[in-house]
Amino acid sequence: MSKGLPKRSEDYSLWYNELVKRADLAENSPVRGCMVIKPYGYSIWEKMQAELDRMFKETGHTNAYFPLFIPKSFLSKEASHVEGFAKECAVVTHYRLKNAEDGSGVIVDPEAKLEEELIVRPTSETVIWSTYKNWIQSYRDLPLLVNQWANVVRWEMRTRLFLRTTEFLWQEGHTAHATSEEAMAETVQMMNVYAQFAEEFMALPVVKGRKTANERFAGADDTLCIEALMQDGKALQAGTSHFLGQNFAKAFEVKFATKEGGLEYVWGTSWGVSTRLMGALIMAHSDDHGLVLPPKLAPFQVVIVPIYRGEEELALISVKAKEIMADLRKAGISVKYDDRDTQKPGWKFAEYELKGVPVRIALGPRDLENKTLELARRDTLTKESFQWEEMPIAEKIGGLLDEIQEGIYQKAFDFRKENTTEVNSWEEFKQVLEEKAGFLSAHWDGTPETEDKIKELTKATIRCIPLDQVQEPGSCVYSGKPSTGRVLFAKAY
RNA sequence: CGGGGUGUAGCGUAGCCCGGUAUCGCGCCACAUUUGGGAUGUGGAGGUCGUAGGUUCGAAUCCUGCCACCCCGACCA
Repeated sequence: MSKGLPKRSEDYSLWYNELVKRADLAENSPVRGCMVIKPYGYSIWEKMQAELDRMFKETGHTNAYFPLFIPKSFLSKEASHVEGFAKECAVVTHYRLKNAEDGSGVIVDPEAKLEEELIVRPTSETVIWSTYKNWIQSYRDLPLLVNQWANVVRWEMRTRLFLRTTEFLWQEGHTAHATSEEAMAETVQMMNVYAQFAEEFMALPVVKGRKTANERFAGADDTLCIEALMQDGKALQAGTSHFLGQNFAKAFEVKFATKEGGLEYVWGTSWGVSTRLMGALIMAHSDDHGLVLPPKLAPFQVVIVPIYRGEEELALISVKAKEIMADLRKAGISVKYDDRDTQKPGWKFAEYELKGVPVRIALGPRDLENKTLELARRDTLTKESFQWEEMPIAEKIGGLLDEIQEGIYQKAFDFRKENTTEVNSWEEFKQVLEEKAGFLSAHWDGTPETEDKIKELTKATIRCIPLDQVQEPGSCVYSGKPSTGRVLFAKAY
């Protein structure tokens, strides 16, 4: 039991905040709405980045980097884009400070006002498409498949560590294509990459779907997404992939010469996932003892805690521990040996539970004598005694890590299944949302008006129209008008 | 941005109403004994009381501005 970690059942929100801080993932910074990602948290993000980056490259993308600042005039070139972002932009107006005359420190130098203000990027479509104009002349220049790892700023009213911060880290892919079909195929492909990453590495089951017009990205013709369900029954948008049509090509005059000698606007996509995935990872699996990490993303997968009395005993145990470490590392398993003499074993056990280390090995004099190890699983909190001779240690641990990865995925999957409810009447809709939450699968008449009304009345939004939606006749849960299939509603982060 | 609340040592807090030496626990440092589920004892260090002003002989305490955080709303790809 971790000392004082709030329980999920009592205050989910507080539990989340405390967990993020106590597990050394991140903390609030002196800057409003901005967080410091601590080394332990950042190394999880680095693992995510590494896998995603590999997947992007496997699908033919290359990385590039565009400026942090965007001239104000760029943003307004795509009408719905600027409308969506204008209210949350940080703006640079001056380029110099000077000493205050009263000696009170530095002030903004009024002489140094910028001719044109610069926006700190909330996303990079505009600056990238203005660049693409120069890069694309012919169908031979297409497709253009670029990704950028960057930080962006969105001036949100209320922030929460990882889930919504003023500045956040993300990747944004921006591609240009000769045909609508090809751009749409790219949009679908990247949504699938995100889904695969979420399920395979984060052990997070996701629903692939399409956003309604209301929820669509500002400047997109179509937005695909992956949606995940958190333990408190709220949905979290984990990644989006946008079909931009020719909107940005038209706004920035990006045309290409076709094979047939014509001149046409380019088709675009953009897609992104952010440090919000960290929030999803934390909330999806963790418990009242602390973090539960999927082995594939844990900064280290195994920790060895020696149990000893005195230097001599530690020396003996260390010999065996180092042998185990070498075996594990050879098998590609990351391991930390915590032989600090400053904390007792019980303290370390609790600490690594809080930090979500998937497997813990305790090794003491008793084990040396009996040729055993104590293996503890973080996900189930169960312990077993393992005989050295039973099988090679790396094989045993490797199997355990696979089981844990699979186990926490299955647990999250079962949770989602249990918390996805088909509802068929307005009364039922309200009751289930109130008492059970989770995803509500319901018929919808397809109009933004109904969607808005439901949001206003219940705070639930349409998370997505699932791609595997079954075509079935029905009547809208709110308006009673005809519908052709169910969509997923939920309260969302 | 509107309503409510909170800021006191690294963390959690008492004191504030009724102005006068800043409280306690955890953590930290030293030493000793300890080490198979968050050790014990003894000694010690650590404070611009969020911040800037004001009132006062004197402000953690009263007043004002500002900042940050939490809750509710609005906002939120």
